[in-house]
Amino acid sequence: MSYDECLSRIAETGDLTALGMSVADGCGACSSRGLCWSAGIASDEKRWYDNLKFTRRRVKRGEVLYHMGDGFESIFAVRSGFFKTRVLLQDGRDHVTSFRMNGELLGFDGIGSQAYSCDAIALEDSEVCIIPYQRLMHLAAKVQSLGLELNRMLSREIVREQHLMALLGTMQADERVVTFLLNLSTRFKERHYSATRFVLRMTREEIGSYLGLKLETVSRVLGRLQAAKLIQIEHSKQVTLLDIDKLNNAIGREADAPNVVVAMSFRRQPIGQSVAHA
Amino acid sequence: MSYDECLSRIAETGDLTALGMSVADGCGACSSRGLCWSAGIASDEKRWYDNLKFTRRRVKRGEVLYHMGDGFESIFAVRSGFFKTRVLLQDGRDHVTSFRMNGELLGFDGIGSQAYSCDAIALEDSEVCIIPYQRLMHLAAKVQSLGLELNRMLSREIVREQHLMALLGTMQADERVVTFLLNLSTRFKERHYSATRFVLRMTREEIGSYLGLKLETVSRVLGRLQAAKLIQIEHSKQVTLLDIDKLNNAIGREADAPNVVVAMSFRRQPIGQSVAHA
DNA sequence: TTTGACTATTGATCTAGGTCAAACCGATTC
DNA sequence: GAATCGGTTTGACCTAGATCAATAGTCAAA
Repeated sequence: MSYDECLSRIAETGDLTALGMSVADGCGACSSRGLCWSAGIASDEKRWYDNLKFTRRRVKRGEVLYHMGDGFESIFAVRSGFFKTRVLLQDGRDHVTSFRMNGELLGFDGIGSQAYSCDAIALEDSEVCIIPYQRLMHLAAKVQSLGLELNRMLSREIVREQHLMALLGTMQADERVVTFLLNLSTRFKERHYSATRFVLRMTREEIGSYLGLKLETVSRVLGRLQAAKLIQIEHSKQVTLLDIDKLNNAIGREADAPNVVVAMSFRRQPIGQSVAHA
Repeated sequence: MSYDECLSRIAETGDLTALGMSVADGCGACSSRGLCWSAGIASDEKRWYDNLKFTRRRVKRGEVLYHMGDGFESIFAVRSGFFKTRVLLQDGRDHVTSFRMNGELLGFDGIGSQAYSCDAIALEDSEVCIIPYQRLMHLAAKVQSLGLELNRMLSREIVREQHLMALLGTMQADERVVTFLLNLSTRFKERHYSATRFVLRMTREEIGSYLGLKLETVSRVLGRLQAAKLIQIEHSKQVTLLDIDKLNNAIGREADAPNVVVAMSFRRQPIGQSVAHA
């Protein structure tokens, strides 16, 4: 069978084992099913998606999935666990650019220059699917909707970062932290976890770096939110959102706003006050 | 001729007129040639690229190329002029997310949700090439390297925004402004304009919004840089970089100059590091 | 050439959040 | 249990940059 015939057959059957990829369960049986990219794949082509299989990699807490500067070969889908990405500044400063959970993708930053432009680090023991980019693009050449979906995902990442830039450029500390908590809440909800009670896998310092604040400021804001009975924190990590509507109000957002990373409107009063008559 | 046959022929000949696109000169004769995307196109496929033709649109200073929320149909290549993009926050605040010049692309943010997520506004009389996304993707299905190049461009935009986030999250006002000026300088140089003398098309307020600063702060930093003889400003808009090496030094970037430790009279604290952005 | 609308500069003051430092807490390890 | 350790909280203080306000430059239209 020629290489091209092989590719055609893969596109038909969705069997990637011919490309040297094999692993216990395919995407069809994955617990992240529907989160990674199935949503964007045209339904008439879903069958190939359902049978996709990728090799996996376990990454222990604190371990690096990829380093800035490493040659780009693959993107990764988080199967379980929790990651942060960060850009390193050569004088030691760094900046956290994202937190990734179950079903979210990592490594898009490497496509453009064939080298990753940031570090990806596991915040707890995790597992990822390895998606070799070359092979993905070979397949995309056969399966129209796959290429389209990849573009959509890249574009959505651009939009996510735009919102984050707006947060970093214009929002107050309180607004940033509330936005962050609500964003986590939304993402947990999408994964059928509790939207109101979850564990913060990252440290105060990492939250601060992500939000452009110092760890002490993050701690103080969380303290204030707790004092205002908007949230509750146990053992530093276990968060309960006591009133999501009021939290949304506190940043001037409608309660059921679409899944954007940060809210698109804000209120300027201190959290406690604006909530008193909300 | 069937639609598919038609597409094949287009991919072969590079003649997009069959798709309803026609205009005076094609990409092959464009003054932005080599800036848009030719760099990433595999050389053996360049012939089709050389004959690409797109319809164009003139956008007057202050006019909006596309609005946040507008249905997504096309991406745009700036042929001449200058644009800003901004995300709007519904309480009136906004944040400038990019400035685009000659040969740079606009509209990637619309792919993911089929609606633009920001406004694109001309800062001077400008002209863009309209690149219909549907047709682009039809073509990409035939021309492998086009799809790959599009991915690279999207990825590079992600990286650009990551750097900007790091700037917004970690850098001091002085560093932000110097980084901004050096970035403009680099891009002008790429376009064979002067790297040391150029016009700021945007207002202090727009610079401030982009950098997460207030316009007064931008003005003061520029004043300090001028007092330190690092730059010169005439008529508010005309900037001359008097010493690019020292400016690079001021943000801790390795210019090719030796380790001249510049006593930064315009600034009291040691200065950080380099972040490239666009 | 004057007028008016922007835009930019500059000074005086204020404050959100940074910095520094001490204490605390929970989880390990000895 | 005591000691250690990484992370967190909290208080006291400070400063970079915001805010407020007055002045001045730029440019296009009348």
